[in-house]
Amino acid sequence: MTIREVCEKFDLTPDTLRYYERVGVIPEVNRTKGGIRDYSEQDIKWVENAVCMRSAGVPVEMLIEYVKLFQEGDSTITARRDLLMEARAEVQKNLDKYQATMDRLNYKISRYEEAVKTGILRWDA
Amino acid sequence: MTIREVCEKFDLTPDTLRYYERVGVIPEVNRTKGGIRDYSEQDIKWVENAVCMRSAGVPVEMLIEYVKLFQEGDSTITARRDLLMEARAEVQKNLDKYQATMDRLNYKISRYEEAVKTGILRWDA
DNA sequence: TATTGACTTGGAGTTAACTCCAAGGTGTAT
DNA sequence: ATACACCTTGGAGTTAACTCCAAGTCAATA
Repeated sequence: MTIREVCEKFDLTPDTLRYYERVGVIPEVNRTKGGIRDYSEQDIKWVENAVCMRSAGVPVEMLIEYVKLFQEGDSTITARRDLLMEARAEVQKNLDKYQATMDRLNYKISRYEEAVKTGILRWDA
Repeated sequence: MTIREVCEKFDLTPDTLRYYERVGVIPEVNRTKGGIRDYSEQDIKWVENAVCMRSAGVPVEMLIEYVKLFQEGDSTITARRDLLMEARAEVQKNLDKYQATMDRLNYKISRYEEAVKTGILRWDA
């Protein structure tokens, strides 16, 4: 699979994908004899994982650490689990914040819906 | 209430609070005759709102726009509702992504818990 | 084989949201 | 009245995560 195809699949730019590989968010991708990237199924799973984690704000630094540990083999299984648990705690914390903000937005919007009808907004901001 | 007290209440730095005021994330705060900020109850509600919205990734730019509309008075009620709905859609989208990432992390971690016990990680990354 | 469009690299530039700094003013305790 | 901690400003600096660029290579088409 070419870089372009992978980009379309995950809606990212070639620059981002090359950046991920350069810094180690994903392992190095195989090339054709000409030096052009040819993504394997495994490579694509790494990309999918990176995109998912990044979309929840897991820092690039943490993904790099995970890939590094992964490449060191089975002796790092515990370390990898710990890293994932750390990431999960962080994502959960943010999830809670997002939910709290949703609640606040829903409340405010309901007040505004009323105000749009009546022309009166009971003082709140 | 002094800037220090507000900072402690919301766990932010004076620099951040002054930055919020400078760019318009919150309206201008009253000062003592000496020029020192003295936060009112209303000011604190604005800060609380800003902190909540920012914690869910609502952009500073959007909060500035909201404050600006608010200061223009009741004629902007519809515009403010629309802005809030836009923010809500964005927060909901991210909430979904965060939930998807939680699911993935939970799955991966459960695989790792097993692997830590057995020493074997069924191929996945 | 010549053109054309996508690919490569290393490195510089951008953006959002802070974060820090220097120089100076304020205000409470000795 | 003098020290001392805390406040003020304008402006510069930092950080994470891309994003762009120039100069060159590769490969499918006419």
